Amino acid sequence: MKKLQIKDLEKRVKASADANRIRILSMLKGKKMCVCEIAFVLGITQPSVSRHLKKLKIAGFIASKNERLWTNYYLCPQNRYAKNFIKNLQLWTELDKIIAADKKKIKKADRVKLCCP
Amino acid sequence: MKKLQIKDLEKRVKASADANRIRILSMLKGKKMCVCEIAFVLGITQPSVSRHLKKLKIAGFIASKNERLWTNYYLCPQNRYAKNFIKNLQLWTELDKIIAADKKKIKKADRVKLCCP
DNA sequence: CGTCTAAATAGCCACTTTGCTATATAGCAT
DNA sequence: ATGCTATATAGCAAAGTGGCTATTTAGACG
Repeated sequence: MKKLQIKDLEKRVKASADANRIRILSMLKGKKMCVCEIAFVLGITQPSVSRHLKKLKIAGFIASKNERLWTNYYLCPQNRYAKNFIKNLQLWTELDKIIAADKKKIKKADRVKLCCP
Repeated sequence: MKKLQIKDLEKRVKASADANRIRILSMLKGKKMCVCEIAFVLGITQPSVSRHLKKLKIAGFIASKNERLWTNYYLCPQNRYAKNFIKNLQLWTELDKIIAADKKKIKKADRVKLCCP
């Protein structure tokens, strides 16, 4: 078993220290999503989203599962820091307009329409 | 009153996303400290410590008070994120060797000896 | 097998971060 | 006031980050 080092905690905190990744975690609280849906809501490119997701995955916030054509990402906090962060996220962002707008936009995100327009 | 934006949360998380600043917050859980004592424990220069402290202060984790020659810094969490982070810090770092070593080294840090050797 | 598509990776660039040294500032003390 | 000392700031270099475009990979399916 690997020893917990302060560097690991630092990596986890850093993974959560970005507005786009905070938005991703907030979105995934609602439902699992594929890469192109997340890109659509955030308004950034698919490769950028992939990199954000990779960081969140390595830091133990999320996991993924292939389903048909798509890769679904979902919350899967694997350490105490990630669990705590996700648990409190709503409390910390409850008044935020961008987060609120994201939640609305998610409803318009249809992976089939997004990917095969 | 200023509206809470996701950018504010991002700033707060970023302020806590650095190993040296995590060590500073852990140290300040024990007692208030001046800049030169913190620099001694971390093993970095005084200006670097000053900049770390400024970030923590702006993000609402700490405050400072002048006392004689020295400026004492102490925990003063002014938002929910900072309160939560400080509250859980010990839990997240309880097995860390660097944090443990810092606690020992603090006892050897005497501001008078450090500054007027 | 070969094609098609979502996702991952590579490589580039602009910007930020964090260390440092050198210097400025502010407050105590004589 | 003048000097002294702790802290803050300025400015620099190396490293890291996050956006992009172009390309590769991997899995579904005819």
